[in-house]
Amino acid sequence: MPELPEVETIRRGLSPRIRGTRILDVRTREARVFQLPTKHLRLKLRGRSIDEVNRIGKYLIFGLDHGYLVFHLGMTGQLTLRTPSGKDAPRFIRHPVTGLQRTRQHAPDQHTHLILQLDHGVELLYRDPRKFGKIFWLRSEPESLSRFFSKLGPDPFSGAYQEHEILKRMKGRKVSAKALLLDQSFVAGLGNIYADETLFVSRIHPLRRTDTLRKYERLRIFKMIPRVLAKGVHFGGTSLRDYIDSDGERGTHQERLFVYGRAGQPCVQCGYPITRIVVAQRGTHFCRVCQPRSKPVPGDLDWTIFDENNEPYPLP
DNA sequence: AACCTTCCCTGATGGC
DNA sequence: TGCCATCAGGGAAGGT
Repeated sequence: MPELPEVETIRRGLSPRIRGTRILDVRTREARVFQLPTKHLRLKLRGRSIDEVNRIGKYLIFGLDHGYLVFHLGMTGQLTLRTPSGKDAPRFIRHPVTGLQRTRQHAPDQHTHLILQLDHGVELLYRDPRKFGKIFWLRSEPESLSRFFSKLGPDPFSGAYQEHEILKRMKGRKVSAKALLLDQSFVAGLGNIYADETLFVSRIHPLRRTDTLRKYERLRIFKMIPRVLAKGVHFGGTSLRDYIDSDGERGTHQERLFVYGRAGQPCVQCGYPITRIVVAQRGTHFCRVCQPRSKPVPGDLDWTIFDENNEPYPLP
């Protein structure tokens, strides 16, 4: 599922290849995917130039010469580039062992809901089998963007991500730490995978109530969120099932996960088997030893989040 | 206001 | 082999 690191990887792949191009033609498929009538969208987009490709949380934002085109990829949304003269992969295949989906561009299929034909001969394809994703169009006025994102918390890589602000946002919350991290109005960009990873490196049990967290624990969450996400970006995102980048390539972060999807496997830190429970209707993975429920683990913990040279992964 | 539950949707998987 | 139930989950909407 595309969370912040996956969307950022897509953004980085798209930006140099579509910035400055013009949209020649627009084709749409399933109307439910769009937040406005497809006929209107086609009229809004045709002839527009793509000036910039930005991201806030899990949202991808194309800044056009008139208006904004905004994508939320939901769970299975994919944005890929295709050169019509190039060679397409025969179909979407998930390799039974490696999980490899494809390594080449693909032709549009029944799940491809938007095709933008760009003026340099490249097509941008939006594909979403489960249709949990959404595509929005916003007017050019700056306040249309701020209104659209008004309920969203700060992006961990933006200037709005400040210690004082984040710690304040935790005050008075009675939800579990896991539910807090999944709440996009608290911080934008974490999903189920990176929430579990953040709690692991912060040494906090997912069921701990936010209002029982010590100051040093809240501070650890604040510091670990950007690091966990930076690690995901560094490895091109996590490809467990459907996620692919703009070139159709899988990320490699799934090979480096500490807890997510590792139920029964040994903890990378202590060797005790990872536990899976359900919290806030989400599969939740943690280590009973490293993330104890009743006894907070004190200290400023920096372990396990460094690369092979013992350096933190660079922030975008 | 804060929190919780339900729903949307398709493909993969496992039991029989 | 086919059929059916179950599971995965981001976020909106509705309920408490």
